[in-house]
Amino acid sequence: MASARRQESSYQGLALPARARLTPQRRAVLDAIEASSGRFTALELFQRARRASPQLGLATTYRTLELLRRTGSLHALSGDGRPAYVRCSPKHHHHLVCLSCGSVEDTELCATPSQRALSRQHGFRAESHELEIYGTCKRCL
Amino acid sequence: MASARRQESSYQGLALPARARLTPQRRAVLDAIEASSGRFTALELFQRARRASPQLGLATTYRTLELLRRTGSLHALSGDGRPAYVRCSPKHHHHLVCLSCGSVEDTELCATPSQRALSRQHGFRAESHELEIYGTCKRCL
DNA sequence: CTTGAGAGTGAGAATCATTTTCAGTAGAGT
DNA sequence: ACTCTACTGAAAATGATTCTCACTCTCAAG
Repeated sequence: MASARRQESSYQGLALPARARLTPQRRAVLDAIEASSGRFTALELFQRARRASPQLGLATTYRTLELLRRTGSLHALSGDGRPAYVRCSPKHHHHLVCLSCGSVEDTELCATPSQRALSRQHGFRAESHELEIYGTCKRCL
Repeated sequence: MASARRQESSYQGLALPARARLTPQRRAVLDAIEASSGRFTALELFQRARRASPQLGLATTYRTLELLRRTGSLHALSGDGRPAYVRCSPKHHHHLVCLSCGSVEDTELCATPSQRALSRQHGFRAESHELEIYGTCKRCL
């Protein structure tokens, strides 16, 4: 069989866009994400990845984060003012943010106002939505 | 009757915290918000407010935005990467963000996964939530 | 092999939004 | 008048992120 058009590549369960190469630097960043739990900042990730790949640059870390964000493997949080990232599944999902420990968990639970109500009350046509639920996680309860 | 403990002061429908003075500079910022529609950045607001109060400083604009945010008269948006503010009512509400013109509208329509489901599936106790709905507004349709 | 195109790179400069610092001002309560 | 304290503008500082640049790497074609 002839090889098909190039697809997304995947490593550590994280997807890179088609045509993007899995270089040693990116591998280091992806490993660092794999080793992280919950939310992390770009700088934390950079410092961690740099242990495995000491010549790694901060710009490359940001470039890699952006690639992952585009494939939906990563979500950028900014609700609380402090920027951070969390790994997430590319499927439709929302976030449970723990106010006590700051951890973020994905949930497939979902609810939105009906299109009917949006249309009638606002003349608005919805295409997508994001929901963040704040509270206390299992571990902190 | 003796005067009660000092309350929130309000101007242009925007509330300042108790103990905060309504100075000419703040009044200029509040007027500028009143004259704005939809979302605006801190810098845009500063420039507009400065027309009425030319000696106004940028720091004061930020300080005023922060006060309003604390009373719930203002909401800081950051979902799309670009920081911006929208005026909003202190009541519980969510946002309809138009992908075409960028306008933001409040809605009282609301829906979330049930506490029962959150608890059963994640052991999570919800306290609050934020919902942003993206789509097309009445004017752009 | 060359070679050429384009993706990828690190370092550091540049940008952008925001916050802090500081020395001085303005008002409300005495 | 006096004294708190909130408030102020200007400028410096900060923090996160993006951009620029000159260079390298990979890979497929000749």
